[in-house]
Amino acid sequence: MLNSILNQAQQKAVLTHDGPILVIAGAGTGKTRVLEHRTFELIKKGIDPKSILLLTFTRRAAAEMLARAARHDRRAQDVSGGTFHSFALATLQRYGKAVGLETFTVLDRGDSEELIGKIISDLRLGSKKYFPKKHTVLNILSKTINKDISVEQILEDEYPHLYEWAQAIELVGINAAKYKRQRNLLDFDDLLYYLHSILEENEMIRSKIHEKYHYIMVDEYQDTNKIQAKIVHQLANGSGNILVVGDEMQSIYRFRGAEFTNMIEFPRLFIKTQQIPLETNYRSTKEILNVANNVLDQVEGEGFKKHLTSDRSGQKPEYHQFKSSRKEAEWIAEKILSSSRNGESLDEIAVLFRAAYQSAPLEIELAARGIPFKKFGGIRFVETAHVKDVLAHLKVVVNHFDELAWRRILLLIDGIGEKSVENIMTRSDLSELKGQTLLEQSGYFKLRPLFELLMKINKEELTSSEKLSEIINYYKPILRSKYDDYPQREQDLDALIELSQPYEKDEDLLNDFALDPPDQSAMEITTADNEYVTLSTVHSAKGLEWGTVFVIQAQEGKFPIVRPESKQVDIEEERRLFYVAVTRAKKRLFITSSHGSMRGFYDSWYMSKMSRFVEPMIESKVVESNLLQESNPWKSPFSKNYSFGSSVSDIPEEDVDEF
DNA sequence: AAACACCCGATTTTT
DNA sequence: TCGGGTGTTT
Ligand SMILES: Nc1ncnc2c1ncn2[C@@H]1O[C@H](COP(=O)(O)OP(=O)(O)OP(=O)(O)O)[C@@H](O)[C@H]1O
Repeated sequence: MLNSILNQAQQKAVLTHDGPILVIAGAGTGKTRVLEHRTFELIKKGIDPKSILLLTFTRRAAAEMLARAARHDRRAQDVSGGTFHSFALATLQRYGKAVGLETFTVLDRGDSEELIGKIISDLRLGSKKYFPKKHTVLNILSKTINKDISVEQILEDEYPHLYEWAQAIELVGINAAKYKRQRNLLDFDDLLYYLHSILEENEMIRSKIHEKYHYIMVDEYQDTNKIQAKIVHQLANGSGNILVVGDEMQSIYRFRGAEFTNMIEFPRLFIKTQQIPLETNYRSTKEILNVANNVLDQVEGEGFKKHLTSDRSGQKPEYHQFKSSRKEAEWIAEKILSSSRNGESLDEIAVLFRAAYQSAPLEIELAARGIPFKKFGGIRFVETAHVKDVLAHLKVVVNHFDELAWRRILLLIDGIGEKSVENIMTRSDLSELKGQTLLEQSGYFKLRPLFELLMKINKEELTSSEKLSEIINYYKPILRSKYDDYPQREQDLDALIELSQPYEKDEDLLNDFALDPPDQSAMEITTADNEYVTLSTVHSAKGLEWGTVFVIQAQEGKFPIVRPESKQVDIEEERRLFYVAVTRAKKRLFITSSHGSMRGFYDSWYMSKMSRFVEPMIESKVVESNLLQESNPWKSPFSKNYSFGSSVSDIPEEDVDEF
């Protein structure tokens, strides 16, 4: 029976259950199917589903995989699955007491950045010219944890121009760690860090976990980082039954500390590793794989050269250039419309781009034609300011010591700024929400409504959504004075109440929102039942597939993103990203770019060129190309009246790109 | 001194 | 659309 759905290599991976296994799976070679059936086989054999641990890159991926396996056998629903971070959270909630972690709140990226910003200004580093921005500092400190190396080392490798700040940045890190520990706050990196140290230091907990999980599977292993690899090692040291799957060529999270060399390290870490390569692509046509293989050939150095093969054939991928992103968007919208009229399901169509903001023109064109779409990637609903404001009130009730949340809600009140917040923080007892001592002092009467709210919602018997309703009532006037576009935002808040319905405990709601933010905005939630076109960043499209794929904005500088500090390794990652993008397509692939004039002189020059990833495809004729007449930027229709003194208004308006 | 209002500029990717 | 920086108001 397996014969008809799995090839030899896949069957070997599915049927080998003991010992360490490394599955090297090229794009579209059926690794998802392997994980699905291996889970099923294990359960069929009588293995307790709870003793199977499936670690994936997103929670969505885990849920999907288990849902598929559950179609063969319902028990698959009970398999332990999730991301490294959600697994860490669950484990720490269960065993954290032993290491002094009682209840805690998880900080999302925004919260962590805010904290770093606060510490930078406390240390008066903000006033120094050239001190890096808070998000850069956070990135550096985060890599310290994820790659398990020193600040100095990171600076030397990736930010040589910031080397002089090594000690200051280290100090920020130390202070941030102290701050978080005192207030029971954990960020994403802390989750991994604490999990790792518990496994390392606490023998009792380690053996309990070893007893619990006998079969471990890790998906997307090429995008794990050092600390995750160590955790895998620790976990697998129990039963020794560990299977990891990955594809070096699809490693796209280096910026977050991922190291695809983990794939190479794995057989060294686990001596008796069986390696199983999957090489037949079942997803795409030959013509699409020619494009993918062209990208493979572009890779610098040796090692990644193995071509993908398939025996299905179809239409040749196309590359089209446009004079503006608006024209590009119009063309795609029309193309989607006609495909749909020809009977293609919108669910089988995706538009992929490098950065979330690049889909804006297309969103307008799709909306104008009434084509339903859903966008993945970019700023999420729960990361918008107004939703974070509301959630901060709930956080304060859950964890009275969450000073970051206190800060946020206090700053919303008229007449309260940084200094007042500092005063309030030092002068009041946070453990009681009454604010007694404060309210008696003159000047703080403005705080009365806030404390009344907090008292009101600090009750066990209220559900999370009831609490949120109260908060939103209090917050609405603030929202209206703060934002002109408040009607839309009020809708979002109603959606928030909907999203909170399933939760029993406030903590679970808050942690889930941090770890797995719902990624649809309110409007899209209401239309979610029907077919829709997917708009997604390439990162968020990882592991997925569609009949028709458009890869847009393929201009040099945009895809790949090239910045003055970009190194060869960065470009190589961009190239892998492009590879991931084109390998999502099953039948039809369109690559597009727009070459409108940009406002900046420098940009304009860059923008006029096509992506360095596309050029070789034209040369080797693996794409059908439709180029603008004059490809030399200096002679293009827009630059003939372009001189140092000319203004943008010289250019016909419809061809001006505003992005 | 602290809070606020306004303008400018730039814009990766995410657990 | 957002955040940061600067100049103005309380
Ligand atoms: N043995 C097989 N025979 C026929 N089709 C298969 C086989 N294995 C997998 N497929 C199909 O091939 C496609 C790609 O499979 P899958 O999504 O598992 O690939 P993948 O390895 O996860 O790809 P990627 O790494 O690019 O995300 C799917 O549509 C799947 O149904």
